[in-house]
Amino acid sequence: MTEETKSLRDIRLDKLARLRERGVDPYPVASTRSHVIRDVTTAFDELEGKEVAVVGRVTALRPHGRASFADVTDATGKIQLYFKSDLLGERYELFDLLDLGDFVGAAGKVFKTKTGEITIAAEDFTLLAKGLRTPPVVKTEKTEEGDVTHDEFADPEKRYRKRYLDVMVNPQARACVLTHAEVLRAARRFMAEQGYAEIETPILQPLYGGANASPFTTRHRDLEMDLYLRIADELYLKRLLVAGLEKVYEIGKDFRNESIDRTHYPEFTMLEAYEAFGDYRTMMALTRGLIIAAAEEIRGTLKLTYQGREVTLEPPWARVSLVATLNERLDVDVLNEETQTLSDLYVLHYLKRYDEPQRGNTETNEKKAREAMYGASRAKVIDALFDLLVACDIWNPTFVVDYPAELSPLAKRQPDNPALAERFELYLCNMEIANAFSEQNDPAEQRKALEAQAEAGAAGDEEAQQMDEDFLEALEYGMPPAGGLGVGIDRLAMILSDAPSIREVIAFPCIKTDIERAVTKEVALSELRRLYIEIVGESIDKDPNKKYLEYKYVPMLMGIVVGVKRSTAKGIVEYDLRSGMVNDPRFATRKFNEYQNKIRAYFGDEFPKDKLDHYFQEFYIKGAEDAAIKNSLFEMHAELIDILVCEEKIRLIERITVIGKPIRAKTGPVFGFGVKGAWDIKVGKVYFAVTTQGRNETSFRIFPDLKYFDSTIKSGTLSGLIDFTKKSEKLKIGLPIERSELEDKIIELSLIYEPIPFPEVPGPHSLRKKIDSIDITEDILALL
RNA sequence: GGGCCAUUAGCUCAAUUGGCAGAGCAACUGACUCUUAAUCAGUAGGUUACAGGUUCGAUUCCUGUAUGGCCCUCCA
Repeated sequence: MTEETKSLRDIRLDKLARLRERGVDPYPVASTRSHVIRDVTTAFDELEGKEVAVVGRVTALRPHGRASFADVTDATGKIQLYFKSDLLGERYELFDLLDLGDFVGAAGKVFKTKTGEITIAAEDFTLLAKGLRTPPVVKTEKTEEGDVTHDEFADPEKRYRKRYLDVMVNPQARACVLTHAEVLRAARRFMAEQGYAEIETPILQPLYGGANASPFTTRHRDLEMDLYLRIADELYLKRLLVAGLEKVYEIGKDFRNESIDRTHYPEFTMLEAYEAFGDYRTMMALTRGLIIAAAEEIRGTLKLTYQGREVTLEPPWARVSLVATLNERLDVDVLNEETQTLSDLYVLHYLKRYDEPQRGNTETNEKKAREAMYGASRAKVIDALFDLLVACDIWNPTFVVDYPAELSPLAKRQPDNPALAERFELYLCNMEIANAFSEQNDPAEQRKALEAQAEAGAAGDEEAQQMDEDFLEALEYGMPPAGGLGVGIDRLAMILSDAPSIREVIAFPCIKTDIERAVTKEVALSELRRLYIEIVGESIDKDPNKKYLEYKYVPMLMGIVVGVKRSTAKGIVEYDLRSGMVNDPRFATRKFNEYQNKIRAYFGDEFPKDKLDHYFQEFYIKGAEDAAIKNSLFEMHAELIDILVCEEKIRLIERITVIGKPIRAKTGPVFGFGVKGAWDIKVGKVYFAVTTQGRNETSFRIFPDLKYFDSTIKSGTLSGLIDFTKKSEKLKIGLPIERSELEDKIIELSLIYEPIPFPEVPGPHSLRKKIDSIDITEDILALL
């Protein structure tokens, strides 16, 4: 929190206290409202001169001595209040204690001002909720050319981070969130009218299926099993068709562990519907009916504008054949052409489309395009070609049919062309909105298709579908022929609210949290020793009103732990070298000689003596100057050794970052630090140990994904291991600490990086058990 | 995974070839009984995201990091 917001908030806290002194309850339980604001403005002719009571938030204040104006806004609209000392008497003084953002209730007669503004002359007004923070001030100027907005709350990061402010002050943001709700309502109403039953199927699933995507995984503690967050509802809804239900649907969140962009979000809302005795043509009619019903209900028209471009939903909707369109565009027979030729065509057209350097079309991207295509199956290349050449230019609603069967393992094949699936995707405004099949109900065919997926998975396709024996068994009891449909609700909401990004229609889009936003410092290769941060305490610096948290590094290194410093906020210093305590400088000097020998033993005589001397001089002298703080010659020695060993041993590591300064937290008194390595490590492992002592608990987390290490310890050491055998990872460790707790905290963090391959890739569960049994001390000693 | 851009007061934005970090709104004090981006006078508000480098001197130039945005890739 900055000083600025503090003082603004303090001013408001003062006002709060003054209100209480006057006997005003700033947070009363009840409020009186006779009209919502829109009803007052629309029915002005009837209400003029009559008394009304409205409630809302103060969105503008215009004081004029002993008569003042305020704008009050509720969910329906905005109205002006007129406060006049003649009418209010003593209560007029309370106007001075009002701030932007407060909720108030006001009662009085409706009238029009000289300038024609519909206004309520307050004869009574009540504070309903005092705001302690100033909302962003956005003003709208009425001009001849229309309204001009000033000081718009527009920074995308701030908008997403504080979405409640965004929705508070930006009408467009509010509209997007509400449109999403209206789409849900319209969809439910429409599906109910069609006779569909809304079912809730599991979100936590032992196997994921129904789409090709990477899942999120989680763990059920008591069952001791890994579970997946669903990527689709499909396989469970189809089981209900087996059960004899005929029209089922579900609206729910699906989760796909993939990147975020304008049209993709890892947690998104999907409507899936299955109708027994239907097929994908049935689903076409259903899709069109659903979307038209939603548009008519929400927008009242089928002629829309999306991102400045007109789009019409009026039937008939176009239908294009994927294969035929490509054949025509490319002048080949895609289903029989050599895959290599198709790949070449892809790269050719890719370069054609993205030939401007501004669009990030670098040589590497070209290479990647080539590599991706040259390894891919014909079906995938066909699909990529279609996306590149056709799909991304479709604007008005268009059903795309004739998908390669290979891309649709859960769909039936076309009877007269088994290479193609009974499937469509609906494209609208360059987006894929819906996907539907005639569902595969032949257990043998389904098994074959899933086996092919399993093979692809085994060959490294991370998005291949899993073999679901239970689903196949269910199919063997007989599933009626059926049509199935999936509709992206968020994307539909985008189009209906003219939102440029899917995140606009999601109420609270994900954004990195504060603890991970800790101020960071990069440590150069030569500074790798500094991997341990000590909180020294608060200091007063120049300005007595400002406090800074002081911290300093304790010598550590990657590869070998030289010494671990233990220190409290009071400044007690001692060293534990795993070989005894050191607190005597003379002893430290002796220790240094020992380490010197050790270095020579380690590196042989190749290690240049002048380099050693240089480091020694530099750090000795620096250390002497800085002695009052560092208070230990030995520390210099430790740093020296760190450098010597690090530079030689840690060549594999490109760089490492230490996170260590107090967060400039705007949300609360949190201190965080962590260590983050941006290492290009393909194999290897990192040991870590965190020790805390103190009265209060310390919650402790390792980022990004190592949930097994997310725990709370009161006192003691938690150690573990992170392996980098699967892929290069970033390591972050965060310790959120309340500022008030700093005084009694002792925290140590040790890290050792060992760049050797892991013998096996243990599953998450076995990894956890392994970690429990690790004795980190032995590993440290082994390295020494 | 890659490219480009951005980050300065609570909000929106300035700052000349590298030379004292500024304005409007919001806040505070004062004036004002029909204003509406109210107005007028004054006051206060900054580790220029973070770290390092170059320089007599860095918001400005260089390097790195963080966060965010757009695009490519991926997400069939």
